[in-house]
Amino acid sequence: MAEQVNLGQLLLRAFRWFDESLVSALHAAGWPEVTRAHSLVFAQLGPAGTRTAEIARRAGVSRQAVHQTVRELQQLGLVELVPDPVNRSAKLVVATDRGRESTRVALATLAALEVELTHRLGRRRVQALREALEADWGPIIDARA
Amino acid sequence: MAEQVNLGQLLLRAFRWFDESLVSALHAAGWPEVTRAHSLVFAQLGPAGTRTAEIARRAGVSRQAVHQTVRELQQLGLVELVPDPVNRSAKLVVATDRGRESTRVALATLAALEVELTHRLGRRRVQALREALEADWGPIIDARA
DNA sequence: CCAATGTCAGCATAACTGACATCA
DNA sequence: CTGATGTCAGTTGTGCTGACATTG
Repeated sequence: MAEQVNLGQLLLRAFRWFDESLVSALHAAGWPEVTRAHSLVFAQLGPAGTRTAEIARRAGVSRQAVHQTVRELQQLGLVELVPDPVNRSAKLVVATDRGRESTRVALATLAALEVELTHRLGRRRVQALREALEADWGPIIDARA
Repeated sequence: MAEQVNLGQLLLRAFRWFDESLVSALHAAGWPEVTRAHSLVFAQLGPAGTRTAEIARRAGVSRQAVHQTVRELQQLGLVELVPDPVNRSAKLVVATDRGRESTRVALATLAALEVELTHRLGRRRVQALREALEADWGPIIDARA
């Protein structure tokens, strides 16, 4: 019996390792209000701004969920909503200076975490991990089909 | 620039692939009430029963969170609570016959998902993924230290 | 008329902290 | 007395669906 722990559980454990380390580091760096959901939005933000619906599609969550998170980020002064010049019914979510600064800290932290993980696991394993995760896993297996 | 997507996001995406496929398959197999949290409890259940507090430690969540999930599973008839023979203040969570059957289906589904993933990504990548995830990542990096 | 977008409201899930009684 | 356990209560974070107005 080679398999005692399933891959899903292993993936969840690994995600939590990253997520908790990131939040801990951001809090220590003076960004106490940043949460997990916020980073999902920032990760999809283009330099010229991105629509709520587009963020939702890329992040794989509903328009409404993104809307709520964006509203929080707006109240924190991390993003602004500007009218889309090509479509009056749409708005673009753009990062403020503070928002860009928090993103910079988050990205630096994530890079540092990957370096630390490389120290712990070895370069070969981390590269193999990234390579497997970046591959195209294809659609969710939907048993209703 | 080799890094555009951070490892944390990749891990979350991979976890969701497994989780959503599993829930979809269980629903299709006639287990509509099974949720993500339930599998966290079952994954920690020993054959002779396990205490709530022990499940919580192994799953990395609070005693209270496990307590609530166990209560739901009890109402669904998937687990029972029996007094711990060696400690009158403790109880053991044990799976019922129905609980064991649902676990069997879940494990078979997870194995099938891993096989399907191997078809899509190749044996080498999936083995490397499992190997990296099974390694000891060490403690969360706590910036408050 | 139809599709996309943003928004409001209500709800479900899954975690948390605090508090307390029981028992080894 | 201390520590571990189970439990009750309240709260928070994050997502969902439904419904609706506006715009293209």
